[in-house]
Amino acid sequence: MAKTGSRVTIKDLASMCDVSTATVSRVLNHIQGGYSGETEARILKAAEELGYAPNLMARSLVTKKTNLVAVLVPDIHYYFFQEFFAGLEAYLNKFSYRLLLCNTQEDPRQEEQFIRSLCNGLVDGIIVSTLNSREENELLIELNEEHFPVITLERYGEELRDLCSVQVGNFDAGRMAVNYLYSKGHRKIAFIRGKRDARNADIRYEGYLAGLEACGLQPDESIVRYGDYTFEAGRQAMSELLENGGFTAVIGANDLITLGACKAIMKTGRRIPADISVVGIDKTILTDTHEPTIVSIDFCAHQVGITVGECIMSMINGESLGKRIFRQRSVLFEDGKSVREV
Amino acid sequence: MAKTGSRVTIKDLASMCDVSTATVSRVLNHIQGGYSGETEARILKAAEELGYAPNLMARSLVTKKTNLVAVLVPDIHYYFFQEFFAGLEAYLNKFSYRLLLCNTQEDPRQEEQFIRSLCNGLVDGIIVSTLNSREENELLIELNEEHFPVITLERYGEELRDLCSVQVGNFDAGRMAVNYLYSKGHRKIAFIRGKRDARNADIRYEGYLAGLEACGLQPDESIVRYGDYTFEAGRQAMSELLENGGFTAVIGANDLITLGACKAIMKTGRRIPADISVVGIDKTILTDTHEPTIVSIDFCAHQVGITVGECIMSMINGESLGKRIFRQRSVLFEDGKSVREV
DNA sequence: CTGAAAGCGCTTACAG
DNA sequence: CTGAAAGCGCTTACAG
Repeated sequence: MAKTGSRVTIKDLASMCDVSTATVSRVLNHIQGGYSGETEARILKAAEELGYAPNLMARSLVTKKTNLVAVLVPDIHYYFFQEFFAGLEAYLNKFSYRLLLCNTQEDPRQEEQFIRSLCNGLVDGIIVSTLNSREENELLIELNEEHFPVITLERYGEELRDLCSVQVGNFDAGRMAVNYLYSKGHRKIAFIRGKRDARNADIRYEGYLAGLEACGLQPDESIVRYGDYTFEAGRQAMSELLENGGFTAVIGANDLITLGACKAIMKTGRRIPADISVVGIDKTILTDTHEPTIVSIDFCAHQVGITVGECIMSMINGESLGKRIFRQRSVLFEDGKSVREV
Repeated sequence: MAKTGSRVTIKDLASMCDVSTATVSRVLNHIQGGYSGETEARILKAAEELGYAPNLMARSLVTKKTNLVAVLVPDIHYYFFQEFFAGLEAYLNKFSYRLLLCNTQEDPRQEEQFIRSLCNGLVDGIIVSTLNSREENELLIELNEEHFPVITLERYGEELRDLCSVQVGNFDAGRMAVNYLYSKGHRKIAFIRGKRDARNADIRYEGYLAGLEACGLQPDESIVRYGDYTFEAGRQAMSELLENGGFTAVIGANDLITLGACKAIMKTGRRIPADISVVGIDKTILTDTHEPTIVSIDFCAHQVGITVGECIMSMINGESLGKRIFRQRSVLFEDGKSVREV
């Protein structure tokens, strides 16, 4: 029965097998041509019996690799980050990499503290996602210049131009939502925007405006509100919109907002979609489980996680792929099925 | 401007300041009485200027502490684990501990692999939560015997009796749900159970049975179904229950099941709670945002995270607190407000 | 195919 | 108050 614990070291194995620690190391690391078959078998057997497992810290100290990657997110409660994390983790585990998950709580200072405490030999790379608020990027730029593997997710600062960035289809989502509703006959489409400070919220709104223009519709500020990416703000915004009316459909900048909007709509006795049509952005399980089901646009967070995984592994393996932007396409979902090209 | 990167070492600082590395180390670690004020100032200034940051791997190698804790969960999609994780992380961060999050995907073999790869000097402690399916505990027991800090969450194997365990109020939840519905006048209360292999699902059901008995109600197997902890299974189970009727209220073993049940109910045109009352267990944002709002019983996951954090830190600091079971109380929530004693 | 030796970047008795 | 030295558990040229 193999034991765990780090008691038994390479030295024990060496003296037990009457070889040097160098030979043990070679065998354990499968350095080809580094030992005879007989020695190998003997050492492997001893390792098995003693339940030897290498001390990862000691190894890291010389190899300069820890097989650890940190990922900084503003808040794991966002469904997007859960999906993203799952995709990323599955990918990295294939290469024996483990993930450190850090909650920045949308606070630039916490973010900086995390980064400083992690990038001193603890992790091989770092993935820094949006803060959904004012972001400070100097530290990231510095790290990148020092060729420390860093990838940004959903960060849009112009000063980040030399970093490897992964983004979702915010603009497309706004545009697609309008197109979809237009195709259903709607001509007055309200919009509840996301967080005021979040750049990705602005881009979704820009996509909405572009969608209106493409459909030949006039933008109308009286049917646009802010929603803070929360359920409560979405509900509040919708209540205000309903007071004045003047629209037949509404788009929420994320699913929480959208759900809040639905609640406000249904509270007044109106029906979805008979009285008001609703489309969400950043699809979560929430709109699927809702009664009635709500149409929402998927950012494909799981795939984004895989893409980010590929990028960080490439950088860790020494391939410089700076200056590149990877943007995932958005997909509209209706009743659990993806809808092509709207 | 402080640099990051691990280029500059304690050696650089030492030669720059004309002192030994030992002195630098003492200053940086604030070993009291280990240096003069003048030396301290000089070294601190140099460290600041060069942007020195200690190599954590090297430090760990000698201190035998990595300031890392791993937490293994079956699936981060469960809202409970998000809340739990947030509470745990916030607590551990206070002590400069970071968290490694590992998804076992409910697979005992993945779990074992994770544990083996983490407990060889990489992490100072490990938190292993339920698999929601058949669990293998030998490895955990071994670790515990070797005095490696390990805490189980929601694991119920009798063989775990010597480990420190944290549990939620599964039994209470089932009982409270019945009591609440009974107090609202219901006498025929259906129940949709959780995963077949999950022990915590069985306990919730046992609580339900105990609740019935305490209220003087007869258990009736014809209004009990399994729901697998998923939305779809909950919907399916509810559809079946509705065909035969014979109840005026239903309890879902978790919120996803409960939401599925609501969907099935509303699909048939019945109203909640006018026609059928619904209570969920393991409260999530889902029942809050639902229209109508659903009553659900909160396991206080955030507090569980803090409790687990306290336990693991104690163990890491050498306090043995094996054999102890910490059980968090459940709280019933109605319209966003907690309800005392039902 | 194998070993002696140096070294990764720290900390920690020990001696002064 | 300070330094020389050993050591944490590994890996990696280098030499044979």
